[in-house]
Amino acid sequence: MAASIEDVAKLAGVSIATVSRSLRGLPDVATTTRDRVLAAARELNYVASPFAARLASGRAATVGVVVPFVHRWYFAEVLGAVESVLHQAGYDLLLYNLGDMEGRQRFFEVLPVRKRVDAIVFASLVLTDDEAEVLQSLNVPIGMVGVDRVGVHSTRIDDEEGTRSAVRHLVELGHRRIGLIGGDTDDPMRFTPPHHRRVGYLDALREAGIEYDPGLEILGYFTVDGGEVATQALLERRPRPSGLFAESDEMAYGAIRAIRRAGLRVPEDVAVVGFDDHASASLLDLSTVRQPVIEQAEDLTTRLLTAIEDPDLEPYVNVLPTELVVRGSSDPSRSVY
Amino acid sequence: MAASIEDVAKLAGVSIATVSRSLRGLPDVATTTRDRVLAAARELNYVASPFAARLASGRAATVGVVVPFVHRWYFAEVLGAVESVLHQAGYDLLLYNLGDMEGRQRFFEVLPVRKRVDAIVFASLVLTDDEAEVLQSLNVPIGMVGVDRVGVHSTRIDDEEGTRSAVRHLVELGHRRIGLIGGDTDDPMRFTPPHHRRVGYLDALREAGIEYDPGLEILGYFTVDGGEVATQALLERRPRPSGLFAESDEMAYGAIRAIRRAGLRVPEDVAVVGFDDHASASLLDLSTVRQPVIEQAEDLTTRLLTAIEDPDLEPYVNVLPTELVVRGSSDPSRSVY
DNA sequence: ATGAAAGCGCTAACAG
DNA sequence: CTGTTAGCGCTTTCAT
Repeated sequence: MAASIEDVAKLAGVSIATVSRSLRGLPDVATTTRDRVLAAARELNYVASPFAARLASGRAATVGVVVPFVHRWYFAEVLGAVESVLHQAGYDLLLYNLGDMEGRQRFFEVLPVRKRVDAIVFASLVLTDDEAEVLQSLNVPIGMVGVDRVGVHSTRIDDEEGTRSAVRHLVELGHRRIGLIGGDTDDPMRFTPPHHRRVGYLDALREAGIEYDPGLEILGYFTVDGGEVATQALLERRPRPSGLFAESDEMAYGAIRAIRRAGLRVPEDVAVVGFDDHASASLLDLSTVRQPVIEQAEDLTTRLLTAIEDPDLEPYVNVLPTELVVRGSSDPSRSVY
Repeated sequence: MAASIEDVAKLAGVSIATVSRSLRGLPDVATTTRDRVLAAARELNYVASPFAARLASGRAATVGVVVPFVHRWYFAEVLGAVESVLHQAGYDLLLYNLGDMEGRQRFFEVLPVRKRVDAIVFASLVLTDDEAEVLQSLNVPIGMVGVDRVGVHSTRIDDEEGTRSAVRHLVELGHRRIGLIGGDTDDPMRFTPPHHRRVGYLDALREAGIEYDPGLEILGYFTVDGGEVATQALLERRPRPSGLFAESDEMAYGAIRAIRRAGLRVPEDVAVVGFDDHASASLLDLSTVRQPVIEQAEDLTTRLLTAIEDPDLEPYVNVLPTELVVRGSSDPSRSVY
């Protein structure tokens, strides 16, 4: 059986209270006593039982992390960054992968985080009012990366500005017929990037004095296949768009495939720009808007940890910058193939 | 403050023991009593404090999941599948992302899972004897997906056979000069697929009566760039290889890029086959060997959970089948572009 | 600076 | 079938 605090106390010749104090680095312990305790603990290979400690202290020393899909690039990146910050700070990380709407519903019904976390991080999830209300009842600080909401801590990017930079880039390359391949603005998971990125697109067109043509805008699934299907339709338009902005890199991949399958070239016939700087964007030589995913996650998590210590810390939004990355899918002079 | 078991007991007019029994579905509770308790619990929105329950019962109801890198496709898939099985079974999931050698070392030194998990899942990590020994001292069942080791539960694929099917495919297409783009067989994280896949490659050549040419084998990093660099070197060989087997899809992506950058065509000049059926393999029209990642993870996790209940369950290895997926990178007749 | 003792909120005998 | 009670292994006053 593993050693308990009593074993350590006996071996060190002190009370369990002193052991507790010594091991946690609390003041009011004589240095020599502390050393003796530490030695005893090491000898017995002792660690405090987290459950006992949490029961007694009321601190869970644990943060719940909720993602829609672990296997998607963005969320996996967020998860990695959050994990790193949490463990470095001595917190445990309980993972919740919603998976689908059913899983999401179950999460908010069952509320498996109850009585077991000091805070919760949501990765790019827009909560309904009902969901938010349920969470408030937990009385722990809530953090969101990628989106914001009043009353919760959040770190995100400026999707509108990022999109404007992408569309401006196409304009500068001389394009006037610029299509938008967008995500469903009212999908069940309620991702907001589609909404903001669409606004940025419209904005940039206006800025360039280009009239908005509804025929050049197609909404669909935020996936490779979704991008491909949307693009097939867009390529039917006359005059054909010469530039395409896709709201995600994955949709942009689908767009490229559709363009090539139509016997056209990227970027000579149709230039494509995506969003995210997904890991494989450079692979596919895709121009895109890079967003600092890891920095967002780290920033939010760090702030959330301080909010645990100081519940009075007012929630606020931190906005991090994006960066346009020009590659061969938009700029012929950069094409690598 | 959240309700405690005592609040429920009072409201239901029973003892806390009866509340505990009712809520956990234990026998020996009158149906009417149970109903009354359940009603009271619901009314108070009560859930048992996991820490108190764990301290009292000795069961952590938690499984630790250790991955080298959450953000890599394979591990993210594993994580998602493990999460699903665990939560369905009422277990919590504590995530540990090693990140690098330093993180790995810290994990085995600190052993943050001590006293907090009932079992541990390792995703495709080959333990050193020292690491394994340390883990044994935890006295909890250990499971590994993707690799096996005596004394632990595991589910994996047959990397050798998978590779043989890939190389056989190239042989059937008429290729005789088949290169191998492999992973470092002694990298610090000690992944074993490189070793097994290399054996399968040599095996398939022998089987086809093709003499092994060391000049057609290059080992490097298990990444896109690693595959690209390796392939550049391979393309210098004369006569040039006409077929390439890459030990991972990512390396295969790099290979394709190198081939195209050299002004050659895939598959007409050089055919390429990868391994994994990574999410973007179909995107890049890459022929590959599909391995059932999710099934491996689910199978292992399920078994591990039964091992928690029944510590006498003998560990064994379960091997799941792979499947060759032929696409345009090897078979010109299937090319989609 | 240290120790005694009262919980923290449950589970698990044991009794009845 | 139900209640009593003794822990589980800590943290945290409160004394000294």
